[in-house]
Amino acid sequence: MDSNAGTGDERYPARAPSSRRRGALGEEVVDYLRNLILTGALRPGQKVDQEAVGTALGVSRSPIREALVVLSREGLIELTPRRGASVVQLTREDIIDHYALFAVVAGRAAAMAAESLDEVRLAELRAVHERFTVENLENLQQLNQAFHRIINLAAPRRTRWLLGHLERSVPANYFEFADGWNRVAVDHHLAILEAIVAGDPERARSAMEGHLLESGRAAAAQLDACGFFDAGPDQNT
Amino acid sequence: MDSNAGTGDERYPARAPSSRRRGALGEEVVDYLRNLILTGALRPGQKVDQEAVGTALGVSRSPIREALVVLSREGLIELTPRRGASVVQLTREDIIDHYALFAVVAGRAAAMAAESLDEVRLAELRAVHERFTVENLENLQQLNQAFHRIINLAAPRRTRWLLGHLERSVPANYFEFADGWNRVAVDHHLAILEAIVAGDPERARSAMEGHLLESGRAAAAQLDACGFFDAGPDQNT
DNA sequence: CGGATGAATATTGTATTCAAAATCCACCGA
DNA sequence: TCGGTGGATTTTGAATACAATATTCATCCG
Repeated sequence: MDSNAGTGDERYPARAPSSRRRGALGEEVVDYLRNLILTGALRPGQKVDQEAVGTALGVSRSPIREALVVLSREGLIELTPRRGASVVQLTREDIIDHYALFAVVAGRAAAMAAESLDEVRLAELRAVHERFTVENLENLQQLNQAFHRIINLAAPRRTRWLLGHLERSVPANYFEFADGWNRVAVDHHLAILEAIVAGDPERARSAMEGHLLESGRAAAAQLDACGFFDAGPDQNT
Repeated sequence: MDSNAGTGDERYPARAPSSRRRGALGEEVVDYLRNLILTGALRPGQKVDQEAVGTALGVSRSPIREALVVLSREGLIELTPRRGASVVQLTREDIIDHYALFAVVAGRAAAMAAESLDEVRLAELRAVHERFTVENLENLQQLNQAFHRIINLAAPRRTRWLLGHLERSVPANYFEFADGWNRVAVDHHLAILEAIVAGDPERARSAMEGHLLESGRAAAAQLDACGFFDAGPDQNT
C-alpha cells in the first residue's frame, strides 16, 4: 500500500500547480523531470510514462512531450521513435568528460575575462569571492554561480550560451558542496581571481580548467558515494 | 502572382511528404526549418508562423511545436512565451565564437585520438584523407565529415555528443567548401593526420584548433559574401 | 489630423481525440 | 513445460478542438 492508490497517482511525486503563468508551462515540466533524473529518483534505463507525469503535475501530455524533447537534447533522456523516453545511463566517464568539456569552455571564458574585465566587474568578483570565503551557509551554490557568471560575462554570446547548457545538464550541482569541497573551491577561486586581476589570460585559463577538472572529480566522488552509478539500468523497460 | 495562391500556401516552400515513417516526424520539420534558417531563406528576427509551416509541410502544429523547441535549444530561434518563435540574429562574432568553441572541443578529441587510435582507424583516416585530396567532386562535405568522425570516435561519449551538436547548428556547413577552401582544408587535414600518426597529442590538438579557427574565418567570410549578416532584423515582427 | 480605445481577428498554449504501433496476456501446440 | 501465436490493452505520435492572450483595424475624442 505504498503507491498507486486506486484511481490516480504513481511513482512520480505530485506537485502543486505553483503560480502557473500561461505559457512556459513546458519549462516547469523540464525542471520537474530534470530534478527527478539528476537526484536519481528516476533510475537510468527507466521509462518515462507521459501519462503518469501528466497526472502527477496536473497537465496534459502536450507540454510533457515538449519537455521530453528538451531533456533529450540535453542528453539526459533518450527518445526512441515509437517507444517513448527512457532515462540515460550516465557513467562516471560521462561526468568526468562533461566537466572536462566544461573546463575547456570555461577556461576560454576565464582567459577572456583576464583580458577584458573592467574595474567594476573586478570589484564585484572580489566581493562575491569575499562572501564566499566567509559564509558557511547553504547559499554557497548561489555564490558559486555568481562568481562564475561574472567571469562568463566577459565571453561572447555563443560561449555564454554553451556554458549555460553545460552547467544545467549535470547532476553534480545538487551535491557538489557537501563535504569540505567548498574549502577547496575557495582556494581555486582565489587562484582564478588573482590571475584575472593580474590580467594573465593563460594563467586564468589553466586555473579555471584545473578548478573544473577537480570539480569533476569531486562530483564523481560524491555521486559515487550516493550510489548514483551503482544501479545498472532499471529493467522495468 | 508569385505566392499566396488563394486558399493555401505562403512564403514557406512546400515539400513532399517524403517517405513519412510514423514517428520522428518532428525531425523532418527540424531539418526543414534549419535549412531555411541557415541558408538565409528565413531572415533574422522574422517570426515563424506555426500554422503556415504546418500547411507547407502538410502536418499539424504538434510536430512543428516540437521542432521549434529543438531549434531554440540549438540557439537558432528564440522562443518567447506568448509571442511565438523568431529567427535569431546571428552575428559575425557568433560564428567566430562558435568555431572557437568547436575548436577547443574538437582539439580535445584530436589529442585523444593521437593517444588512442589503433591501426585500423588510422588506415581509415588515411584512406579518407587520400580520397579527399583526389576528389574535386561535391561530396567533399561528406568526406570532410568522415574524416572528423573517425577522429571523434576516440573521444568519450559526452564529447562526441557535444561535437555533434556544435556541428549541426551552424550555417557554414552549407557554404564552407565553395572557393578554394578545400585546398587549404587538405593541408590542415594533413597536419592533423600527421600529428595523430606521430602520436603527439599536443600537436594534434593545436593542429585541429588551428584548422577550426581558420574554418571559422572562412565561414564568416563566405557568409559575409552571401550577405548573411547584412540584413538587419526583418521587421515583419 | 493624430493618438488612444475597444471590438474583431489571428495566433498561441494547452487539452482532448484518434489512429497506429507496441506491449501484454492468455491460449495453443510441440 | 516451454515457446510461439493471436487478440485485447496500453501507450505513443499526430491531428484536432478549445480557451486565453496578442495583434489588428476601425472608430472616437482631443
